[in-house]
Amino acid sequence: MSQQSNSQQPENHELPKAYDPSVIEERWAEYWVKERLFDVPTPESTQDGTTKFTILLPPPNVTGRLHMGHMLNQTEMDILTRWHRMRGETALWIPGTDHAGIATQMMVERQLTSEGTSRKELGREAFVERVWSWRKLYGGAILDQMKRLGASVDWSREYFTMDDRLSPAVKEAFVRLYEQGLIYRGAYIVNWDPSIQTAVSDLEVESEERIGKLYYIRYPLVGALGPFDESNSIVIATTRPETMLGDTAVAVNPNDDRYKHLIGAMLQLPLTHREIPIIADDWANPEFGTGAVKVTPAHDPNDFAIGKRHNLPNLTILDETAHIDLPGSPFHGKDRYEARDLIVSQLVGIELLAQVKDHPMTVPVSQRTGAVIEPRLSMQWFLAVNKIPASGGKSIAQNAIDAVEQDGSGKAPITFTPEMYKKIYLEWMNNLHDWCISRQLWWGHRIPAWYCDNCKAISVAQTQPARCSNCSYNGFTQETDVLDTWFSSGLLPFTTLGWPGDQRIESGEQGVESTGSLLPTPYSLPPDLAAFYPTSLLVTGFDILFFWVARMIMLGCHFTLDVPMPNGNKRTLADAVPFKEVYIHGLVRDADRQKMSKTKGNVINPIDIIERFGTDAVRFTLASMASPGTDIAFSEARTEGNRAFANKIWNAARFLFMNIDRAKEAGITVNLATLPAALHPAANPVDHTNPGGPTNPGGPSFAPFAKGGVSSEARPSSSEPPQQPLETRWILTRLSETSAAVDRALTDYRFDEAANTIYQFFWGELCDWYLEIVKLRLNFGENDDKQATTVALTTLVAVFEASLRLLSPFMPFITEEIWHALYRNDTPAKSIALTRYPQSTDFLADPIAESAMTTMQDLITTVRALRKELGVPEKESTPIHLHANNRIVALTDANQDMLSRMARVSSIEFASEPLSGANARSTADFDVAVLYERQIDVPAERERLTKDLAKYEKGLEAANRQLNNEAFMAKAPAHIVDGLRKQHAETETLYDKTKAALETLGRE
RNA sequence: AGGCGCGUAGCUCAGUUGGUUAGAGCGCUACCUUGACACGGUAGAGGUCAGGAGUUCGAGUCUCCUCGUGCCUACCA
Repeated sequence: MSQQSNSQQPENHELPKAYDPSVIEERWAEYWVKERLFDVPTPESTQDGTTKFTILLPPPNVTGRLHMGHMLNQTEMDILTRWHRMRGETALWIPGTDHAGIATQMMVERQLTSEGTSRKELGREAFVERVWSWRKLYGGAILDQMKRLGASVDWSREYFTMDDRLSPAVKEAFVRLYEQGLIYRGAYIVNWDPSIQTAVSDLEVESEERIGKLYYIRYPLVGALGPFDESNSIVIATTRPETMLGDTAVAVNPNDDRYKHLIGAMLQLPLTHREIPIIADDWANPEFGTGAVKVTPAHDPNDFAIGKRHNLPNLTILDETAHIDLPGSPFHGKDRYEARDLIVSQLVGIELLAQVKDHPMTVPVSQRTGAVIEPRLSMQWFLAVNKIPASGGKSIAQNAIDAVEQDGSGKAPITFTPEMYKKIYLEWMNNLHDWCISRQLWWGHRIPAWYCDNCKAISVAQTQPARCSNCSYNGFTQETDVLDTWFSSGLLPFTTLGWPGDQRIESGEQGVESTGSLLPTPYSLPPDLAAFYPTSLLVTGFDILFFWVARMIMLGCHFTLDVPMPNGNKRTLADAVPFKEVYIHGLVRDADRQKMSKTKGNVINPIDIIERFGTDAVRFTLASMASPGTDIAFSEARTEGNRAFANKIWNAARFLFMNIDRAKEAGITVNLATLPAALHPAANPVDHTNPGGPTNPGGPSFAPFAKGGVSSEARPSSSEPPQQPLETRWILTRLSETSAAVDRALTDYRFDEAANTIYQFFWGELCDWYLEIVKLRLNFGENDDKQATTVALTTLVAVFEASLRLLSPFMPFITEEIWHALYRNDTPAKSIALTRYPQSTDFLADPIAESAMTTMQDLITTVRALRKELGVPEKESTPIHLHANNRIVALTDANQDMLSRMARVSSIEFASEPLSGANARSTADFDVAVLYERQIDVPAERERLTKDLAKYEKGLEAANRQLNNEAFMAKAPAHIVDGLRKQHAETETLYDKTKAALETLGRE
């Protein structure tokens, strides 16, 4: 296979001395997009044998700019997608943007205002045209930012919620729901945003705590003359006096003795010429205010309900912009607050304002515009989520509830992580109200309903009908309302995959009623839907759990339950759910745990942070702090630390390349094709093209990794592979264990554990130990053993290369850069992202080597500490004495070179007697003394030993307490008791040794 | 008014069904410019796990209470 020209790669191994993300990241971001590396073709067959990992990007608003929340969300999705892809799965990540009705319309309207014109001046058609051209110019900004993050999405499948593919699907969904009797139109009280003049759903309303006023207003009985008191008037309490103009009754509780005698009487509504009745209704709470409540059915949802119960007229007194709409009245045309002041002052004038009190209250506010919501009676379209379809099937809501409850097998079709969100979801689902889906906007999916110009009958269909089914007239006017943006986003998991397909039913087609299905027969399943639905996972924030996640579950279950499975079988709920798992992440807050907000001025722009620290460092920071269920306090200090980590990786690579180059000069070349064998010399050649690895030889291949296979000269000639040095056997074991731990962590969405595990491995083990020790084996002199150097260098490169692959989902840029530099122009794949993810079985694990290495590390660390205490100059080597068992003596003897290099030991003398004294230290395994003349700081040493002694004493006491406790011995499991015994013995040894050391110190 | 979280080192956070002497990063102290790396190395200091009671052989982990703190849901005029 011919590789890309890679003109951007340097010809040699020279990496710049300092790591500078800005020069590498944009280059690779472009490369990934340009080479279409993450595009997934629609499989020829759903039986292509690969596991599918499908994930839908929560579409950012087309008006949006990338914020830290997006970055966290996308980093997590990218890590998972890259991980699944490298494990050999078909990983499909679908990107797109949302048309965002209100936000986009507002933005363009603001533009028009600044140009001195307006939406209404332009007219609907021209305005919509204008929004489209805005979108064409700026709508891609957020996706461009996403490219900068390295998101490995399939750009060939990019969607827009109003594009030509999705719009017909949205209409189709609406038509079907209408035909199923689940969408209805009616006049109800809705949340009205007077600023942008549309209805919004309950979810789009936030409540704000405010100190308002409670006005007590006296309504006189009809015919009564002042002065007024309890006998000839009634006092009501209200926070909104202006709405009294729309009152059509006053309600009292039927059991309220104060007012029983007044029920049925008529009141003269002040400031108007209207008379209204006093009615009895349970809703009136005798405890609140005066116990009498004014009833304004057209401007309050509770009052609307009362009005219905008592057949009261609905009197609308406010227009769409919340101005009084009562032609002829002195208040006509006044803004609601202006009217309130005016009405209050007039009531004072006629002495009907009894009292005004401060009153803490919650005010409903529009989430988008911040305007105070006006409950308003208006004609709207609703989705009846709780309604049981006539066919006898389940309601939309019930399907959505079943989808997350456990089925017979004990596993729910959809699982939530963290689990807690399932409860929150269910609580909401169980208290669902009908969803107001119409918006009085111009930007959005226009509702596919037509009103006959003759008889006003409604037709709902994809396209305008030819004739009215009621009166056969051929003139229609289309509904002017558009759909709630969330209606179309709620369909995305299947509309992006091709639902409903080419074939569509005609309204009223035969067979519909009989099967309960709205699909035509035969139905040709769209190939993407067959291959990728249901998707695997949804990653999102809590804030859109109800807005989006719940709606997708409802609509996904509803619309795909009658879509046959690829094999023709009937689909069950488990296959109708839009995704199998939901992972909810936290909020990204600032370093002080404050919510980021424009008003606080603490918003962190991801692009700024990326420019300062590099995408890889920011990604790694977010991942390493992303513990499920908790918010992230974004820390610059930590990002700095992770940039340092990237720099560390960079320099480790430079070390590697320096040695490869030196080796080349000495006539040694590393055969890169033999790397897999270096990682697992005992096994058959590891085929990197096989994601299943040695344990799964039947697995599919997906990347040309080991092009040449393992060359014969790399294989050990004898049947026994030569014993590798201790540090090699150890690092391979650690690599194996690290790979297993990372896989485990990612399976559980423990991004923090995965990131920290890799960090610890790469820095704390690979760099701090392996790289330092391996320097001993890299000898390029005339008389040095070239074969040994070749093996060591090949192993080093193999371990490092595997580590890069392990790290690459987290830090895709730097790993890509170094990986390409390593192979120069001959990479085995177009990207490290297309290679195999390291699996624990890829590496020869050797537990004996691991524990031996731990002993060596203990010894080295102890000697280093002693040297420091004794004041040995860094560069000076010193002899040591060692007292230990035979195993450790043999181990130390065999690894003298390691000891010499890592702890500057000039020679070792093995002592048969225990060692103590100021220049000695003990662990449970050994005593070691450093021979050095200089006197140590006796008081400091005594203090340290005394502290240690106290610690051991405490440990012994605790252990003894348990070991002498019969109940513990009887009930505790064996491994706990054994562990405690062992620990007790070790502590006892340490205690004795420390005590001896203290005594020796006392004599000196 | 209901519901859900959180409180662990100076700071930001891990701590998986209760199990041996509670971890990380940053910061701090001391020494080291050693041929990958000062965005570095080495060795250290630092915690009565908010407080109290209980269950248990055993509690940071489970239960209850108190204090502090954050969020969500709700039609109280």
